[in-house]
Order: sequence, then structure tokens, then C-alpha cells
Amino acid sequence: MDGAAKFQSFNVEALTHAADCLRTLAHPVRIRIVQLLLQGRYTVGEIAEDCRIAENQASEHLRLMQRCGFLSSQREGRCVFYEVAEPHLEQIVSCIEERFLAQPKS
Amino acid sequence: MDGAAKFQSFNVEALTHAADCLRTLAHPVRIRIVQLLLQGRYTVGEIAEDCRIAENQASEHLRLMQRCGFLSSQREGRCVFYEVAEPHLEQIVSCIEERFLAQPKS
DNA sequence: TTGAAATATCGCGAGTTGACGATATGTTAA
DNA sequence: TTAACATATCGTCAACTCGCGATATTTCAA
Repeated sequence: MDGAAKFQSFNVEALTHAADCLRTLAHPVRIRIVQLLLQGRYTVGEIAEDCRIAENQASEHLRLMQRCGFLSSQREGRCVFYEVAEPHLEQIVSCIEERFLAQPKS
Repeated sequence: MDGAAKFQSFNVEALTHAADCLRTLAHPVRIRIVQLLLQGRYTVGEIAEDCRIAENQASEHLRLMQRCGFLSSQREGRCVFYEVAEPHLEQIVSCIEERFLAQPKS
């Protein structure tokens, strides 16, 4: 059936999951956080400072991205370090940078 | 200043625009529509049928994606054909397929 | 133990999104 | 014209998102 369709998954569940994860990334602060974490591991406080947001907000953004598998965290003393856990994130963010963040065009 | 930062745009406007466009793509039906349109041009009715949604909903999804530059349309008689207008979409969707849609994993 | 630092969670309210039925617009044929 | 087809837009409502202040939890040092 469905003749052509090279590849084309029409698995509603898979599409929904993909959309959920994409939506998780679709926030200016969260894109920025991923850009930062692609360069190394950072604490919640460092991330909040870099993004110029309150720490509870940073914590919330990080929780969302951890929930969909993008990030992981380890506690070390009082601090919690976050890092990128999903290897594909680098490529995805790279696409986004190339299209939207690279050349300063209107 | 800010020492390292290979590249790293922290342009809030650009990040916001990128997030807006990502959010536009972050819907299961819209991902599916883009997958379809990457293979050719289709009318609203054909797209609605493929996605198994009402035509007014298809029209709405298409309008959103056209608004952020992903798609373009031409009227031909009674029908309106949509096609991909943003060349980077292929690569972005390709990343998404690779991560979320390729292998049937839990 | 007590207090402070670092992080996480909760609750609220404003704003946004999505589905859907109803209606409007544009196009062709009779 | 009128009717039917194809698409677009509108209005409504429930659900979700975001920012934010308040509170809770965990850890360490004194």
C-alpha cells in the first residue's frame, strides 16, 4: 500500500514524541542553554547567570530538557551539574544555528 | 569579552525567532506535512487526506508554516498547491527523522 | 542543631495554542 | 446568476505554557 513513500514514518506516536521533544527545544532560553552545555558541564547557578534568568526558572528549563532525555545531571556537593545527554542535539542545534543564528539577516 | 564562546550568538531576538520557527514545526501534523511536501507539491485537500485531518485544520497548519517562511503556495484554478520554500527544512527534518522517527525504539 | 547556600517544587494568573463547527471567499461549470 | 467545489477565516472553549514569588529540599560548615 501507500505506493511511494521512501521512508516516511506515519507513526502517530513517533511523530507526537518528536513534536514533544522539538517543542521542548523551542524556547529561546532553552536553545541558549543547549548551546552552552554543548561546550561543557555547568551548574544551575552558572546557567542562570549566563542566561540572565532566575535560578528557579533555570532549574525548570533544565528539568524539562532532562525529562525528554536531552540532558542529564549529577549532584556534586551543593551544586548540580548538567550536561548534554542526547548526542543528536549537537547536530540539531547546528542546523538551527546555520539557519537562524548564523548570519545576521533580517 | 566573554572569553571562549566559539560562535555562540546570544542575540535574544535571533534566539526568539529561532524558537518561534521551531515551535511552528513542533506539531506532529506539521512535521508530517513537511515530510510530505519534501517529496513534491500538494493541494490542501491532498494534504488533509494524507494527514487524516479536516481541510480547515490543514489550511490552518499550512498558514502557520507559510507565515514563518517554511512553505509557499500558488493557486491553480480551484486548488492551492503548497511546497517547501525553506531549503534548510530538509536538513532539519532529516535530523529529526534520524533521531526520533528512524529506528522503532521505545 | 542552626544557618546559609544551591537547587527544586508549588501555586497563581496572564497569555497562547489547538480542535472544531460555522461561515466566508474564490473559482469553475452549467 | 446559481450551485458546487476548494480553501480560508472566525469564534469559542479547554488545555497548556511561561514567568514569578513563595516555599521546600538537600548539603555543608560552624
